[in-house]
Amino acid sequence: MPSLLYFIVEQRKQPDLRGLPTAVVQYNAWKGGALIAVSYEARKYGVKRSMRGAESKQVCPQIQLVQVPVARGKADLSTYRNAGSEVVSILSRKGRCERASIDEVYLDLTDAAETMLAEAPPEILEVIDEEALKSHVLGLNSEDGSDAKESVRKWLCRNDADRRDKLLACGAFIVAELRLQVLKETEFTCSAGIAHNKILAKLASGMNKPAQQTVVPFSSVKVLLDSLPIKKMKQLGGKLGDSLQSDLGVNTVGDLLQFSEEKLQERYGINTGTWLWNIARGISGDEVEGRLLPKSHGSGKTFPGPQALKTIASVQHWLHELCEELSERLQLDLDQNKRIAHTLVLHATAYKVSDSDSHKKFPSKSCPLRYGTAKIQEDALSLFQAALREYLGSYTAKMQGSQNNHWGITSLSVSASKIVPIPSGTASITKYFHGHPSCSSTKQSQNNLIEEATPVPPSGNESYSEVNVTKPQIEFPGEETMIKYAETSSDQLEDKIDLLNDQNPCCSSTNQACDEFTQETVLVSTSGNEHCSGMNQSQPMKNYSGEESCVTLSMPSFNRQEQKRKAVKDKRTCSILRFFKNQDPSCAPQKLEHVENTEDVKAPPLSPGIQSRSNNCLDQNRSELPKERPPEDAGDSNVCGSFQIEHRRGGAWSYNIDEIDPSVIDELPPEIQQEVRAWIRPHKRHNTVKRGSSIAHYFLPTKNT
DNA sequence: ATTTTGACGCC
DNA sequence: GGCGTCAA
Repeated sequence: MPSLLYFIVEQRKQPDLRGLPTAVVQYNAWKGGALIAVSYEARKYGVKRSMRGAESKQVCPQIQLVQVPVARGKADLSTYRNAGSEVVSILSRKGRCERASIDEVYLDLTDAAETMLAEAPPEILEVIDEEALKSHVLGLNSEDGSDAKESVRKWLCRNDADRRDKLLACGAFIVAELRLQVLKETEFTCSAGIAHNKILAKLASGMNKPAQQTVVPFSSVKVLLDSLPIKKMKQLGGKLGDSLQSDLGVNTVGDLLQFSEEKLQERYGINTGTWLWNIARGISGDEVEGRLLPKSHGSGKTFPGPQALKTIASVQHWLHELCEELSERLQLDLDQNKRIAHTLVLHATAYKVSDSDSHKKFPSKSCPLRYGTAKIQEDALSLFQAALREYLGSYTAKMQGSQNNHWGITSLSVSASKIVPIPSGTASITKYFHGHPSCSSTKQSQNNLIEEATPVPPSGNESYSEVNVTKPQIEFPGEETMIKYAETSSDQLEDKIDLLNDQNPCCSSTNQACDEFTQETVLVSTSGNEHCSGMNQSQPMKNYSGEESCVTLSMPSFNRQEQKRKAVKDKRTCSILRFFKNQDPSCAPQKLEHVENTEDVKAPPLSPGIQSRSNNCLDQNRSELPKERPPEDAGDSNVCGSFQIEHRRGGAWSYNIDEIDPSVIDELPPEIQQEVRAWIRPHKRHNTVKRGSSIAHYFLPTKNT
């Protein structure tokens, strides 16, 4: 909603706007356009994002309205996307980075924080970063008259602090530096949250805006959540949050603590139930993903009220525009990132002024994506026509070419998904293109190859079910050496590939002890300029505020040294062979050793029999928690079939995956380490077993509607 | 007539 | 694959 990114981009483009009440509007023909970003100055006048341009003029006559660029008759958000990319490229320098939206980023800074703690911990710093001192530290009680910065400095540099908090302090320094880098290189500001997992970091990032950062020490989590309105938590702002309030009387996150995991699962399903139970305790196993690029591209437009499209010709016209934009973006992605999209999806909404089933949803349709603007346009139109026929059902018969009184299209969108990197191993595709005499440009040659290699979907009225059977096949003639694309070697792509290959060692552990798997998460989100905040007198002159990037820095505090130490200590039992072949419980020293810590931490949604580390836990909640999962929860009832490791009691190869010492993984052959880590990472449970089944009844909590 | 994106879960 | 939810 409050995407100040749009605003700060316009402000950078037009520096005269600085300090003035400003809003970014989309279109302006109807009541002055829709506001999609409002500066803090304008907010003071009561200008809200839901207003129309004309309305904002009423409450704030001097407001500056800046228009979103228009291309092909529709809003063109590319400048904002690009601005987001600028920021991502900076924020991704210090750790795993997940682009969560156009203006939000999560970072896992665990490694960087651990390195800093080992090599240059805050307590030995001679000069303390001024920006870090401006951090807000939740729960830090600065008595009256005390200097806020001084108490922050003390907190950041405490050398008797919990290790987890020390990591957070390091995170705060790193994030402060990153935010300064962003400011310096882009002129954008951002705000950030620094905590042990994504959900807490996200929460914190919104607490002090704009252009500030907020740290959530481990010890302040419970206090923070206890009184936090439930709907403030990410994912609970909608219907689920409503249901918690009205059905369970849960108004704060703390209220959730009264409900057992089973009760929550009963009501909301096995995955959501467990997720809620964990969230109540500030626990989240959600990993920072390591993805700098979007997973899909889309282009859409609404046609509200009288603008509704009533002829196939007008639909075709707009599909052409939308597909042209989509195609352009796909080509850019291909050139810059060497990625190919495989599926084209068409969405529309429509009204039908007819009889009975006038409420039927306009179905969405998909088909294999063929590159080339004309092909995308053609396929999108075919998809639309297939969907329209289905929508109209038997009612169809009549006119499809000219005006009709039966239906109107109120929104259209086309999107491209299943985007995958071009195989880069042998880079034969590059060689092929550059070696091909007819190829005048990289772009053209890529295009050719893809077009030739992708099956042509039917263009007529036939069903698309057949189309979907055929998968595009792209062949890569030749093997051997790679020849670089002339100008297109993309840092981002290389980063991505690195990230894909990167294994976070912490992910691999099944160890769930709080002490060992605390995560530190930092959330940076761009925000406010000097005029808005009024809090930081020493703000730099040029600075544009937005909710630019929500940087979550998540840091499992289980450092490698610690892992190694344990590995050595447990040498006797941590050989993989001993572990797998021996049923003696002493094979699971980690579990025994840390039972105190583990008992109260429930895993995020998991496969049966698999427990994962949690990203943090709250000691203070221990007494409220069940002492042990009931045996049936131990998970030998395996609903999730894809797992090869199972808990089989009594078998010669019986073992419980929760008992695997994480350090064991390191002893495996390198080529299978990654696979094993994937097995033991947290997994969602499938909710697919039919309710009526007696098996399901036996193994799964019954859902009371 | 709060637009235009985008991610993800469920079946 | 298609639909629904949630969010920026």
